Amino acid sequence: MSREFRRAMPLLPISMVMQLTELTARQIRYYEEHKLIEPARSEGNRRMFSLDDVDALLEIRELLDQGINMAGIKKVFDMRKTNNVKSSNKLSISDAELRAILREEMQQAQIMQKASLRQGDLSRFFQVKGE
DNA sequence: GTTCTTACA
DNA sequence: TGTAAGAA
Repeated sequence: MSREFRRAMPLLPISMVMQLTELTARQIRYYEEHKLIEPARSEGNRRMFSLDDVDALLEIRELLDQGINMAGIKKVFDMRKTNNVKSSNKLSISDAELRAILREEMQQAQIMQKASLRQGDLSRFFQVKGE
């Protein structure tokens, strides 16, 4: 059961979840309001997300990309709770898939950070107009 | 500097 | 949904 334990462990700040899911902070908070996710809170009331939360968020984004609205997404999630795990196996992504996605997106996040750093360095060679 | 809440466009 | 303001 340690696998599920780690999955439910609140570890990530919203900035990480934003990069992992490509959702805005606004959207993430909005989905929380609608009970699609329930991230834990820490220290100064900051949201701490678990891998389960990221998993759910990724599925939400998937449904969103398919043009499904909040009502539809809620239905799908409620079905997932009501409908037990037995009847629909392909509905939720597997551990392996989740890890694969996470590994891929975390690498991209790292690349983006490095890119940002490089851009920061390069910016010394440019003159930005206005400011 | 990051994140939170609330409120308005 | 995006963005702004003010607090933590």
